[in-house]
Amino acid sequence: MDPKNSYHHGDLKNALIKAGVEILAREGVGGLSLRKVAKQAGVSHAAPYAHFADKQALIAAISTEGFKQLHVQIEAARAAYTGDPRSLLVETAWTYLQFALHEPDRFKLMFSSVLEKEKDYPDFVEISQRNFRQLVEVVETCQQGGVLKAGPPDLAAISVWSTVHGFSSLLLEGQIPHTALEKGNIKDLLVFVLQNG
Amino acid sequence: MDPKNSYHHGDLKNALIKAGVEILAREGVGGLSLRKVAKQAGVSHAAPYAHFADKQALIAAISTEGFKQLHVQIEAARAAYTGDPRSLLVETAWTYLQFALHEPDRFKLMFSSVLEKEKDYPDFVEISQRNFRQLVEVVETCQQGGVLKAGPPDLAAISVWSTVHGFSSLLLEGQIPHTALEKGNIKDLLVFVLQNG
DNA sequence: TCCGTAACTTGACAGTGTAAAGTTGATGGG
DNA sequence: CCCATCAACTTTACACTGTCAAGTTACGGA
Repeated sequence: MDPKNSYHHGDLKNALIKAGVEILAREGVGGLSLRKVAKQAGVSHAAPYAHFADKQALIAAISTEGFKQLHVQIEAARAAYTGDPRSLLVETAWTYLQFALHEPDRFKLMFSSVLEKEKDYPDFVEISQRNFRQLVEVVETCQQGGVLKAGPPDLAAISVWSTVHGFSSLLLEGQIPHTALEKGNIKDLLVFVLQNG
Repeated sequence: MDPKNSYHHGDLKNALIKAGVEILAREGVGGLSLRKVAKQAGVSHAAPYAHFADKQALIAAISTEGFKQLHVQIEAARAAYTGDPRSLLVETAWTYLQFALHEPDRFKLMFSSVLEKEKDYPDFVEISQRNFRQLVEVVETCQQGGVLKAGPPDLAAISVWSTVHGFSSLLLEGQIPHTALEKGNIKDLLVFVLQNG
């Protein structure tokens, strides 16, 4: 029963994803190699090929995992701030930004990895779409609460997402000037960025 | 005088950057290797080390080049639309987005490459700051023209930049749902995203 | 003219992704 | 219960990568 003790690892696929996430946190995107992932999972360097077609596929799986977690965290924020659209918008954005700040290299991987994903990684696409739907719902709530102006919810969602994602990305890349960061804490800056436009 | 004919290449540094840009356009970020760059420039695989400390340094140079070109293009838009703040904002953003769409892999490289840049690549930092100052000036013009609400120009610039950069990034990563893209052309969508918030 | 030195080449090495072939061990049919 | 099958894993191999060290070339100044 215990997957750890069985020789045929039992759950190597998930173990590889987990190892990948850890290496990502420890050594960054540049340090993520298939062979290191395999070693950390305690298998030979070619073992991953039993579960992933290639490195891209593993990266897609790690990204997909990340999107799932992000979905859960945003869902929690949603539950906590239902009935308060103003806070809902801010806290959803803040959850997104915190995810980026907490696991910067995974965040980078999630948004700069796979090409031709549409074709090859249906899980990835499905989760992406689910997360976008979640955002659209948040935006609709905000529109009904008068926090966001009326209009096509999907376009409004793209607008909000662009702003929050752009801010997160620029922050991670160190492109936001320190002069701006010194003026207050990051969350305040996020709120400012969010309500401007 | 002709650098091409001299054995000591004469301008290898720039030739390497140019080769890098071409490979980037042809094969993407994943296809960019020091050895390919060297071969395309017609030198041996270790020749780049006479001009760049390592691959990161070459990437930094390619990015810096890109920021310079972006600066020039935005300056052109600025000159063309002075006195029309509404168009100035839109056309500046559109120039940025066009740059991303036209050279997607260089754009990705520019915003997801070097870490610890502050320390190591003063040129990169300087150009980044210059481009940010340029954006702040555009924003100030727009504020004076009543197109953007009053407030600290640097924070307003971060706000606008976040939105445009986020939209560009999400578009390149294929994260913008096709349903939204089918509703109109990309520039219209950009304008919508820009004036929402 | 010659010589120092920067620009380049050659050769080497460890690490990478990935394919092919061999090995192991869980599993279900007789 | 035994054995054949087959997926999960290992081993071996190869081309390619970044980078270093040692050698070679030829430009510019003394």
